[in-house]
Amino acid sequence: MQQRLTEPESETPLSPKAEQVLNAAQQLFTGSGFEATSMDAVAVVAHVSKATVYAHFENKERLFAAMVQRECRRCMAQMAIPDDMHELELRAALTQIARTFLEIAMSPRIMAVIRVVIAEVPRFPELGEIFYDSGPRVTADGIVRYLNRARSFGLIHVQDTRLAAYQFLGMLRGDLHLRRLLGMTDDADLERIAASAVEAFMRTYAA
Amino acid sequence: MQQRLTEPESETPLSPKAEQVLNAAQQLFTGSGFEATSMDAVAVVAHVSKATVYAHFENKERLFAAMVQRECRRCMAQMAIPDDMHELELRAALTQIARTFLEIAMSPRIMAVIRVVIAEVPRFPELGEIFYDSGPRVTADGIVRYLNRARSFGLIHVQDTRLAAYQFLGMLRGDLHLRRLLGMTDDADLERIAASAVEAFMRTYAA
DNA sequence: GTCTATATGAAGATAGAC
DNA sequence: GTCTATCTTCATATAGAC
Repeated sequence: MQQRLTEPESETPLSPKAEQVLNAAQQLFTGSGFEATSMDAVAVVAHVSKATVYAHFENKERLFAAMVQRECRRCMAQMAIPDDMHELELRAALTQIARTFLEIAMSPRIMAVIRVVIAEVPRFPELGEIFYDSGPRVTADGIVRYLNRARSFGLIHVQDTRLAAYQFLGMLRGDLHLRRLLGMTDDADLERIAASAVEAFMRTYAA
Repeated sequence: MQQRLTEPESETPLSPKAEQVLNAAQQLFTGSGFEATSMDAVAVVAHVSKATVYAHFENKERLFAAMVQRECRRCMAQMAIPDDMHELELRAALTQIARTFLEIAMSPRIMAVIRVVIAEVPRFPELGEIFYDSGPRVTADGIVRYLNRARSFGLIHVQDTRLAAYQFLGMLRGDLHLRRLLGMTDDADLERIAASAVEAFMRTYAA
C-alpha cells in the first residue's frame, strides 16, 4: 500500500481501449464516487471485459488516479492566462480573467472532479495536493504574476499580490463554489458576479 | 429507496448507547468517508454490538444523515451573529464576524463534515441542500441582516447586500477553504486574512 | 491483449437467545 | 435493548483459454 499513484512523465499515447476505460472511469467515478463505482461497471460502460481493464490499470486506485490526472491536464490547458493580457487596460484584463475562471473552473465537469477528489482525500492523501498543484495553484500563480506586473507599471497599490489574488478568486467563488460542490442548482448571474468582483478589486487596489 | 433521511423535529434526547453510536459514526464517517466506513467498525468504536447499532438506526444511510444533522445543529449554535453587534463600530463588527467565521466555519471539525457531505452528494442529493440551509445559508443571512442595518444607518453604500456578504465570505475563505477541503496542511495567518478582508470591504463599501 | 468464468473476502442486515 | 452468530450479496482480482 501507499505506492506512487501517478506517473509524472507518462505522456505515452494511450491505446484506444485504454482511452475507453478512462472515459468510462471519468463518467462513473465523478458520477457515483470511488467506492460506489465497481470495476464491473467500468468494464461494461467501456465495452470491454473486466480483465482488459486490469490489463491496462493495475488496480482500481491507479485507474482513479489516472483519471484525475488526465482531467487536471485538460483543465489547465484551458485556464492558462495569456501573455498578451498586458495590452489590455487593468479593468478589462481583470474582467477577462474573471470570466474565464467562472466559466471553466466552476463548470460542472471540473466541479465533478473536485468533488470526487475531495471525497477520496481520506483514501488518497497525496491526491489532494497533486490536484491543487496542477489546478488551482497554477491559476492563482498566473494571477499573481499578472498583478506583479500591473504593480510594476504603477497600476495598482498592493503589498501582498498573492493575498490580493486569493481575495479576487474568493470573491468570484462567493458561495457559488460551495453551493455547486453541494450539488445545488443555481441561477447565478456570472457576468454580474464578475463585474462586482472586478469593481471591488479596483476600489481596493487600483491606483 | 429515497425515503426521508432526516427527522425535522426529532429533539428526543438520545439514549447513551445511541450517543456512543453517533460519536463513533462521526469519527469514522468524517475520517474515512461513507462507503469506506463499515457498520462493524462503527459498532466496535462505539463499544456495542452491530445489532444494537441497527436497533437505534434503521440503516447506514439514516445513521449518516443523523450524524450530519447533529453536526449542523452544533455548528450553528456557535456561529450565530449576536444582536449587540450594532453597538460596535463598523470595522470592529466586521472584524469580529471575520474572526468567528475563520475560527469556527473553517475548523477541522466542520471541514471534515463538509468534506464528507460533498463526497456523498451523489448518493444523497437532498443532503447537500439540507446542510447548506442549516449551515452556510444561516451564516450568510446573518451577515446580510447586519449589512442591511449598517446601510440603514448610512454606514455603507451598497446596492446588493447579499452579494456583498458573499464577497466578504469569499475573501475570508480565499484559497484556504479549498486547500482544507483537499486535506492540505497550511500555516495560514487567520488574523491577517481577516484584517485584509475587512480592509478591502471597507474600501469598497464604507461610506 | 482479450475474453469467460470463478475464487475470495468483505460488509449490510437479520435471527434468535437473554 | 442487547448480544452472538449467521445469511446473503456483491465487488475486487485472477485463472486459464484463445
